[in-house]
Order: sequence, then structure tokens, then C-alpha cells
Amino acid sequence: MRFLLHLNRVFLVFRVKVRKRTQMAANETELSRRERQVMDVLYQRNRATAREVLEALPDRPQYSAVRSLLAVLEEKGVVKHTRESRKYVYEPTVSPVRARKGALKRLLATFFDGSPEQLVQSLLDPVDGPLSAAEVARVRQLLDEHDASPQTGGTP
Amino acid sequence: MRFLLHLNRVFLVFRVKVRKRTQMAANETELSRRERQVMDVLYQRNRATAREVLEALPDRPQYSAVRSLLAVLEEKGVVKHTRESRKYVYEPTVSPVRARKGALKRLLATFFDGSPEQLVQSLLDPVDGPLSAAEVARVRQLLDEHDASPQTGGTP
DNA sequence: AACAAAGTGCGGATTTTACCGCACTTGTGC
DNA sequence: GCACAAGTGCGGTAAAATCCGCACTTTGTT
Repeated sequence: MRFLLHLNRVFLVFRVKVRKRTQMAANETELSRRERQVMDVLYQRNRATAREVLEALPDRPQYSAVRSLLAVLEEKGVVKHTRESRKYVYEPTVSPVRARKGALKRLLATFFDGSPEQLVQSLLDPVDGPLSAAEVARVRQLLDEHDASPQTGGTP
Repeated sequence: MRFLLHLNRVFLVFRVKVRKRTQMAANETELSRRERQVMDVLYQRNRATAREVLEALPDRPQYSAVRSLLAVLEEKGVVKHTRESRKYVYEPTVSPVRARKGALKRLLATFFDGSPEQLVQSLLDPVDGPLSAAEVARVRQLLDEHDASPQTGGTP
């Protein structure tokens, strides 16, 4: 029995290692709950150490747990780390700009039937009070600028 | 050994049942990957049967799997079902309006530093081409309406 | 150079997810 | 009424996620 358990474990580890290659280009949907939480932290800060992630995480696990998570995320190819003196600093591999657009697109499809108007509608009256006049003015200005040059950014 | 396993299982089931009460008001972040996918489908369609969910799901599992998922989601209190002749029709317990706002808020916090302007900015130039003139016009109209009556909806 | 503080590498145990099959029930058409 | 197609209930299990501890390494301090 004990022997079988051990074998099983070895097999699992093997499978995980193999999966690395296959799942590199997986999109956000493939991430687990905790992994997504970690990514959220990373996108809020752009870069963070394991300890920083830990402190930003809801119902904090142990330090080791966070390190494991980051390692897995790196295996999956969604984060990379850079060594800075003795510590590892992690950051997402897909640029914030791209990630933003992806998230937006997904939100649009899921909740707003693909309609940007509906989204803005909802944005104008969010949960914690409507937008201030200043914010609305700012948005209007964005629209004007958009009219002026409709083909702004390229594909990042 | 076998006996212990059985005991363990019973204990697990017990724990799950207890958790039901505790986790009722849990927010979206607590859902697993597959569960979130199911919720996405439900929010896209408002209501759906197990079979419909199955067909809308990426890399479709078996029918039974979807039913299990829906059952768990119901235990967690995020969906409810209504019987319609012989079949169960599922729908989210939190209203689409509320869900939209929640999702929007979260997106704002994670990717746009809480700034609606930045979000609109990104919206104006999404991944698959910028918005059409008509859409922009429509958004502008929304802004105008908003100016006219700044205190639209109440807290849902 | 010796030490403490703060990291990393790795190996595994436990808990959750995700999935499936089979016995049983219910509506439907003949 | 009766076969049958399409559901549901339930119990089990493989796979994945989550978490943690301990040995070792690196950096800064005195």
C-alpha cells in the first residue's frame, strides 16, 4: 500500500513536469483560484517579491506556500523572476497593457454581451456611488481625442 | 486502513456540509476555475440547463461532471435551480446587474489602478480594433444623459 | 571570520476539484 | 399501458491545488 502511494506520487511529479511544455501558452482562464489571486497582486504592483505577494494575499498562507505558487506560475509561463541581490522579484510575462485588454474583452463578453456602451453605462453608476463630474469630463475628453485620431495604439 | 479511509471521507463530507452555511456570502474570488467557467456561461445566458452549460464549456467534460459542478455551486449558494417539467434550469443567485458591477469594480482595482478613465482609455482601443464611430457616439450620449441626472440608480 | 537574518531548493502530506458511471425516475409518443 | 429517451441522485476516484517544513545558501554586520 505504502509502496503504491509512493509510486503514484512519482508518477504525478512526472506528469507535472511533462505538462510544463504543453501548457505554456495557456490563457488566464486556466489559472486556479489562488494563482489568480497572486496574479492580481502582481498586476496591481507590476513587480513583487514572494514576501510582498504574501502580505497582499487574502487570508495569508505561509511564506513557503507563496513561493510554491510563484514557482508553479513560473512553470506555467505566466510569470518570470529576476534576481535582485539575494531575492527573486517576480513579474507577469504578459505586459500589463495586453493583460488589461484581455481582461476587458473577457468582461465585455461575459457580462455585457460584448457591448462597450453597456459597460460604460454600468461604469457611470458603480457600486460605491456614481462618477464625479471631473471624472466624466475626463472621459469625455478621451472620446474627443479618440475622434481626432481613431487609430491610436498598435498591437502590443 | 480501509476503515480509516472511510472515516476520513465521512469527515470530509461533514466538513463540506458545515462549510455551506459559512460560505454562503462568499464572493466570486472563492470559485475554482471550472466553477467560474460555469458561472460565466450562466451570466452570458442568464439561465441554462446542465446540458446547455455543457455545450458552452471549453474542452467539454462529461454531462455528469457538469451536473456535479452545478450541484456544488448550488451548495455554495451562488446558483439556484428551478424545475421545469422534468429538467432543472439553473441561474445565478446574484442578479446580473449586481454581478456586473462587482466584476467591473474588481477589474478596475486590479488592472486600472481604480481609475475609470484609464479603463475607458483601454476600451477605446481594444484588442480587435478600435471602437466604431457609432459606438463612440453612443457612449458620448450616455455621458450626456449622465450629466442630466447624476444620481440615477440606487444601491441594488 | 563568525554569525544572524532572510533567502532558496526540494520533497511531500493534505485538501479541493474535476470528473465519471450506474441505478433510478419522469415525462413522451405509440 | 408500455417502451424509451432524457433526466436526476448518489457514491466513488483520479488529478490538481494548496500548503508546509527542513536543509542549505547568500548577504550584511560586527
